Amino acid sequence: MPLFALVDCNNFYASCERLFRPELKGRPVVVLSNNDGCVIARSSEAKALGIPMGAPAFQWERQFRASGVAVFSSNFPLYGDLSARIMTTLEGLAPRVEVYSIDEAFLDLTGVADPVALCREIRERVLRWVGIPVSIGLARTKTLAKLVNGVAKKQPGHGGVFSLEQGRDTEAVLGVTDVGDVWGIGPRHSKRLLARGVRTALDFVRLPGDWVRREMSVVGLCTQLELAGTSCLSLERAPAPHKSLLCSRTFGRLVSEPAHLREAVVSYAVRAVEKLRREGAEATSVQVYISTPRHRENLPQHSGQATVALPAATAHTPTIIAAALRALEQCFRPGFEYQKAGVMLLGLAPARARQISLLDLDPAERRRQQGLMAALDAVNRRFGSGTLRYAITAAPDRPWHMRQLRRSPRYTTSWDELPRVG
DNA sequence: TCTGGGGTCCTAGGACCC
DNA sequence: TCTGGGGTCCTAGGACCC
Repeated sequence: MPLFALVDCNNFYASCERLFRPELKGRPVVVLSNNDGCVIARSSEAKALGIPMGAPAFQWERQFRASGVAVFSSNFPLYGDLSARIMTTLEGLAPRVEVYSIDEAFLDLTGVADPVALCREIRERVLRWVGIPVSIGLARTKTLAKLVNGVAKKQPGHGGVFSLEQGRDTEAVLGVTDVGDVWGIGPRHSKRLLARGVRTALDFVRLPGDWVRREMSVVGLCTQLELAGTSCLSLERAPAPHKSLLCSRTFGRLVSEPAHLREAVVSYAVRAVEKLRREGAEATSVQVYISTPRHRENLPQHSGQATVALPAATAHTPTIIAAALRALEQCFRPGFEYQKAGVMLLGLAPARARQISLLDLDPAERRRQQGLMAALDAVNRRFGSGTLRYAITAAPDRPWHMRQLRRSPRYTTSWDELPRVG
């Protein structure tokens, strides 16, 4: 019988911010998305104030001030670093670990003699070594482990660990879980299920399988089986290589100048190719999309998207920039105020196993390009990203630049911003 | 009156996740 | 004034081939 644990950090980004500011203990903390747009993480005190996930920050400013909420811009280098420390800690304690997201990991505890005791130890050690509180759910399938992780989190009596295997009544737990809270059942399906009178996870398990298969595809069927205790999802120890890779941003202010739009697209393309090379991969096509604001009906709306195929797989930044600019030209329409742009690299494949193309560069030129990119990456790794950059992206004070007024210091990833003691 | 069958590949759209 | 960013998978339909 398989046994899975899901380790999930509590209010991860908010906990990270609090870690270096002990005076925030007990105070409500929220973390905002890029551009300080909306709330993407809340401490338990902030949740208790009724601040919802995704709340637009500007609508809540007054409440933030009135209730003494500590507000932070997002600081992903900090969160990524703390996440890596947590995952390393888990790997030291559990036999098989799947890093599922920045703040979650599945463990395969099949055959472990006392899994609950191990989970308690894991929880304690992560808290002591890294300082971030986690909750752990234990069950026969990933979907059930995820579900009871919610129980571990919401009911403090369990001390942060809840096991469905300790003679618990599975039906009782499913019966008090909203169908929309099940992992794999999103807002669309949950609305349709509610319309059929399916309110809880238990109602969902009891639906005829062929209906689920027809209406929710094999994905829905897998969720149903997993809730019933049949494991369909296994532990994925090595992350699958990416098939696509995206860099997109909402602009600090609206952009109508084509030249500014080009700068933004180039800078996103540069970042995307950097990620591509870090993965040791190459792309075969480049997609660009641009759009006007979604939430303002009084402005003329336009969103466009275009894909340009590359003659051969590459991770050469200038080649990708040229393709991205061509794609931008294809989807740009003048006379609109744009709010967002993105560059997606598609058809990713490892650089060392590449398809030979008739349109390939001659090998000497290809080596020259690879050498140039390697040198560029080495300099930026050594002296900080952006040390060597493309002139077109470097202009100061552009409307597309991100707003981040409340970023915390990069305590763990920047020498200049280390916390001071004493 | 009557218009094959089967396979592959690509794309767009929809759904989900954190 | 002001609403994030980065992914995956499934399905249906069309193009194309023999």
